[in-house]
Amino acid sequence: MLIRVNANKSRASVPTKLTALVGEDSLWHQFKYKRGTEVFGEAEPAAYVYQVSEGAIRTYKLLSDGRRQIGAFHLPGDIFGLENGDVYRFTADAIIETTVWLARRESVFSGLTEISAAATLKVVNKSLEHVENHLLLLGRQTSLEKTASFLLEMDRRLEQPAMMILPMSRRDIADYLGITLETVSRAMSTLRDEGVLSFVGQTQREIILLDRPKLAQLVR
Amino acid sequence: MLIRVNANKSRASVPTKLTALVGEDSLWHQFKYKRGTEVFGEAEPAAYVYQVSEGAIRTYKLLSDGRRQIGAFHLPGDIFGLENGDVYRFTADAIIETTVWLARRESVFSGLTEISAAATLKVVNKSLEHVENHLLLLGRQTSLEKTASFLLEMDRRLEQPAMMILPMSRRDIADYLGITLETVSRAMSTLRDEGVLSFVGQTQREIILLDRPKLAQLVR
DNA sequence: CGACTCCTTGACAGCGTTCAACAGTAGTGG
DNA sequence: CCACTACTGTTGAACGCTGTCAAGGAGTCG
Repeated sequence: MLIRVNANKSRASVPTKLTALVGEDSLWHQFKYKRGTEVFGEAEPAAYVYQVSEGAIRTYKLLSDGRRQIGAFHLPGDIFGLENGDVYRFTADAIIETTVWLARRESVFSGLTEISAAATLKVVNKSLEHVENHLLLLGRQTSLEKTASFLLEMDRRLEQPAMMILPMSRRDIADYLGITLETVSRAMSTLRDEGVLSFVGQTQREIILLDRPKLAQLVR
Repeated sequence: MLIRVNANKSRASVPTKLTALVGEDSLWHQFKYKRGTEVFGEAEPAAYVYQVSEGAIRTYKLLSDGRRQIGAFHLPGDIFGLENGDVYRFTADAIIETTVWLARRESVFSGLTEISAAATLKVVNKSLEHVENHLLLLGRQTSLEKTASFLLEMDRRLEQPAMMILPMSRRDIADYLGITLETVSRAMSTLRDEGVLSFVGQTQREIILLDRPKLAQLVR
């Protein structure tokens, strides 16, 4: 029996979408970030546009007292840091060791051809759609619904692997869902007790979804 | 003494931004919606792009059990319904009697020149920035902070009038902030008791901000 | 004038937070 | 490779912010 574990590895060889944005002949580089290191900070000049090759990135905003809201997780293939303004509106850092491609931002916005404009709009629009859905989740869903939504999102984006390996901690998930890490933990335990999912080994980050329909039902 | 009450009336004569998007010579029309009527529904084909002339629009998503999350309020001068996909992702309806300009969506996306692409990106980017900030509010702020943020946003967008006239109900505000109308009401009363604001007359929708610095302090 | 909507306020319940203890894991350095 | 330490995650107990339910007043509109 074939078991697919966190697909998307194949995308790692070519920066597909980034190339569409900046043009085939533009300069782009690779860079590797250690776990926990910052890629760029909120309000810094937006010099580069990034695409994840391997690993995972979180983008977030902070309140002055340290409260954090994660806006998105970026997985292999995802573009992030594409700002129309001249500064980044989020801080971005590596959740685990992460490799990215990067291209200078000017190479996107300087020569806005009809084609690249459409490509840029498409990328911006996708993040707009994601964040709009996230509004409904943050404002109007319970902690169990939020956790179920999160699992379904990860499941979908990892292309429904037999086993899901989460790169982020319970605290990251909590700050993404607007709840505390304890509440995430309790929701996960509830879902496990109800037979919706099971943990592999003792790590608690390797998850098998046993009942996707039931999970989907929790969301609506 | 001059008292400016909800400025922006001047913008009502020309659809400034819309014209930049669709071109000077494009066809656009005016339309008037009665209080509470729907402009377009979520998942409907995105046929038109709108700009508010007079009144106020709310855009929102619904859960199957009726829970509602308002994504934005659109005031005179604001563009809404500009979707890159082919369907609307929100429902939009008129909070009060509202006049809008509208232009066919194709007139924006069919002839994507370098100039109109930049204009479109600018509009999309503005709504992206707004919704990103709203994530932090919904996920990580208390009800008092949310209410203070709301008041400051309205104050800013109405250009800091001496007296602020809110077009939306407590329920609308609640669904915008991800809390209940009772909690909004209590927060407003608290702010009144603390001398941050006062109500004019008995209507509770006409508000004078007495202490903007204190209000701003509550948010950070 | 009557019915309806909107808003405030009070009482109480409950979901999620806070604080704490503990176990298991992973990272670090000898 | 092992020991040490920090990190991560779970679970319990108590608290408190916000939601729920209810009552009542004021404004609005036909």
